[in-house]
Amino acid sequence: MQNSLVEYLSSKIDLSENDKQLIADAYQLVKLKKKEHLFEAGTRHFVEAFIVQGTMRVYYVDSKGLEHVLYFGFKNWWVGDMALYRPDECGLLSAQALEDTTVLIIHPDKKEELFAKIPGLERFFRIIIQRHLAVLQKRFLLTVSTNAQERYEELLERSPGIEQLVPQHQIASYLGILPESLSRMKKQKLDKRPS
Amino acid sequence: MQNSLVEYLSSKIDLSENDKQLIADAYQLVKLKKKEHLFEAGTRHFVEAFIVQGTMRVYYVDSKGLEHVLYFGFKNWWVGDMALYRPDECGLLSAQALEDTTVLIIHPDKKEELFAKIPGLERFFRIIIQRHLAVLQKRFLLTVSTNAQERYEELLERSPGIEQLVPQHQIASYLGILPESLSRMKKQKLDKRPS
DNA sequence: CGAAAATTTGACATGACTCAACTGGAGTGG
DNA sequence: CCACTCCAGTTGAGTCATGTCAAATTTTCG
Repeated sequence: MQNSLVEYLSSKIDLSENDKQLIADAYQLVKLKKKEHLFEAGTRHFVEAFIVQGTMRVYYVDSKGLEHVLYFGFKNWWVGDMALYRPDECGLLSAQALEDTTVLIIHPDKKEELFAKIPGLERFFRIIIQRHLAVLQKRFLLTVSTNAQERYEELLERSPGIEQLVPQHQIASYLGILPESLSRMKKQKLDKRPS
Repeated sequence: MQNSLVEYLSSKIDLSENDKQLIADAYQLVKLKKKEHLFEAGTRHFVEAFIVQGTMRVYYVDSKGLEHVLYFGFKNWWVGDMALYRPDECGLLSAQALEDTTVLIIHPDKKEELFAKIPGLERFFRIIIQRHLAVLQKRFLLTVSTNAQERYEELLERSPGIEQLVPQHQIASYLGILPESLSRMKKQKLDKRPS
């Protein structure tokens, strides 16, 4: 269903019927089983995927082998290693489906073709990059200025329902703490709330 | 001296003599005394400055009033709040000169004019944004995956001589620790190195 | 049902913070 | 050019958030 991407883009920029057809033809549907990877660190993956249905995590594996979730991707979000600028670069990030997930992807060359035909699109993707930068900057500043408890509360506020979509140890990884610590934090919170 | 900017840009993209003149005319020289601010959080500052001479710090003040250095700016670097996308947004960041510093700035409208006249320039600035994203992403991943000691060593390796340019408590702030902690770390390192 | 994975709980360790005192060097004004 | 002040940096003792390791329990899923 490339339709959901076309709908999403239509709500952001003006598209003629012809534009819509071009976009629908250029993108390719990929179905990922739970735990399957869309891309992995160390490989050339110039992938920018639109999530039609499902949930993903984008994460980094450090030199000690520990995983750190950089962000989650939900329905109608983009996932990718936005830090890559050339199609032949190897990235540091991996992306894995947290449930059966359907995404739309495009070949870099094809994307260039689309840009040439639909100028508004290039502008839009530039804004997406900048929004990623803004989000990452906020995330970084929050991380260095608050403790895990505060970050947890901020996350719940910003993404209500996330606990139904993402297992707890992945949330812990996103918060930068161990699953044990998150478990204890939640318990403390409950103890403080004698209804 | 807009020359240093023109030289810098010439080394990155093709510029005709006319282009160079346009750029030199569009940018404006600003001299900052030590401790003076180029922009401050909460104000509309769509500033992207090129450092001709000197050193700056870009930092965030959290809700408890503590400062956190996001990055330093040295000669021939760009400083700004790259997360801003509209000229009328208020930013979270502030930028201060760590010594007497000279920068070149441009009005957003004038920048648009330049982009219209020199298409290669727009492409270049897009790459700058993306490079900022890449740098920030690495910084974030390093921050969540290593301790202060490792981050300190990484910094010294990546920016040799930084200790001559930036006072120690600012380096501590960049590393996400208190000055006392950095002082102790350095002592430990010395104690371990009986020449 | 049974194995594997996720979560919880406990006891203990540790890196970094807090607060406070002290030292030394840089800048300022007389 | 000295005396004074101020700020950066150092050092110390005690605390706290989070990590570590290990075991028990619950949930998930084939």
